[in-house]
Amino acid sequence: MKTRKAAQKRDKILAAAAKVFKHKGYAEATLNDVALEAGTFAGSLYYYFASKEDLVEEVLNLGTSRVARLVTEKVAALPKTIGKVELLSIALRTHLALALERDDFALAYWKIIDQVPADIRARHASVPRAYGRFWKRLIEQAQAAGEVRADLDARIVSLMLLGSSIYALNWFHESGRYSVDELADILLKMTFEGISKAEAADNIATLKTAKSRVSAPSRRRAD
Amino acid sequence: MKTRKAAQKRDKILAAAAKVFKHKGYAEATLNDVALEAGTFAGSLYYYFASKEDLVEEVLNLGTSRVARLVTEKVAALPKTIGKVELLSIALRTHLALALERDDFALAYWKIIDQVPADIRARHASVPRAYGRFWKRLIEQAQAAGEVRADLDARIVSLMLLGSSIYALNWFHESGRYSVDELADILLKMTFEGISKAEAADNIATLKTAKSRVSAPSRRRAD
DNA sequence: GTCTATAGCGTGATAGAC
DNA sequence: GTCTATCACGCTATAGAC
Repeated sequence: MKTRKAAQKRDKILAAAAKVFKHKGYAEATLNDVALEAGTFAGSLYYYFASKEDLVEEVLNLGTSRVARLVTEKVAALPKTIGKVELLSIALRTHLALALERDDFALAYWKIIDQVPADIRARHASVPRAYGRFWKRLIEQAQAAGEVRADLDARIVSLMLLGSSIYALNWFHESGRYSVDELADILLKMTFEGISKAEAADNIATLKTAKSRVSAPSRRRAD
Repeated sequence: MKTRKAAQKRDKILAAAAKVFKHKGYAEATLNDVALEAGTFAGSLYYYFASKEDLVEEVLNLGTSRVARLVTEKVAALPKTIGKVELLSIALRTHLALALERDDFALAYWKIIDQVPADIRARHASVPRAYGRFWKRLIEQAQAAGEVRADLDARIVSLMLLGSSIYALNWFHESGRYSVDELADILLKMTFEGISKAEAADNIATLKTAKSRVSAPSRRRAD
């Protein structure tokens, strides 16, 4: 009895914390805010969590592990015979869909991960790191299969891809023009095919010229 | 006399604030931290700034206006005859170089922009918005010139590109394998040419199949 | 113009009633 | 197990010495 109901309330507090952290950030969110959102009182939280730091740590864990787990499982469940490019596409689409579905825990994660005390962040780093390696491996395997060009560093490519998705959290809500799925279409086309017009592909030779034109950035501060 | 020296100290305080905000965030950074870094005392700051909010607002402005101004100027100074793709390349390379040069003000901006009170963020939004429009216009012009494919939404493309660059702030320091310029090379190749191996380009047809395989994301929370 | 003392407030956390 | 009262602390901001 006791454990069952207590666990429910614990979950309720965690959900409330995610919601509050999501739009106030870590420092600005008070335990009173969380308690009100959860329908209880600040002092009562201490029966379920030892400290604010413990609470936020659990929110962080829920925020990352879910996306990482679901994407990983999805990929693992695909038939072995599937093409590597198709596999990458599915993974990217799944990731984007999960990242943008506006889950309080995932959103809270991106809002506060850079705000929590350094030791918490360090202790929590393993999940995102493993997820990053998972993406790097997907790219490497596609390269090994000869389906993705091998002259680009797999780690950089994976980080650029994830970066685009993550930043989308900041602007996606502004525009009702595209669904998550349409957004994924654009990102996939852009990623695999590039943005150059095919006929103008020889223009790419000019990239080298472009490079030489950039001088070292001025160190002068804005005045 | 008075104004000259006072202005110098003001600048010193701003630089100190950028440095402190950069690695403590907004709420966690105290005026005492800033004062110590600037070689003065917390109370003294109030001779130069009316409040902590005023101080952070000026740091934010310095953080964005510099990158936006330098990239915009660089592009404006290019010969009119230059190809649109080359122009885009130069802009992207300049942006990346500035964003990653680890200027305290720019880094502080990305660290704290999501932490400051909403009214400050709203008041400060004009510079980033104008910069976003600038990028969208670059893409649109390249599309109009027939150098970039026109079937991708210019706004989305520009946001994806900026997203990759911004996220690079989070991981670029970890790896000494590439210089900023080499990173820009990879991003440019990826962006313009795509990551598919040319010979495997017909695999792109499978993207449609990939799409249909993704079921709606489960709403179940991690347990 | 710059520093010191301190007011005033809100926070995380605790102790103990019930 | 849950709520209430309260402590101790650190913060922004101010007032006034010099």
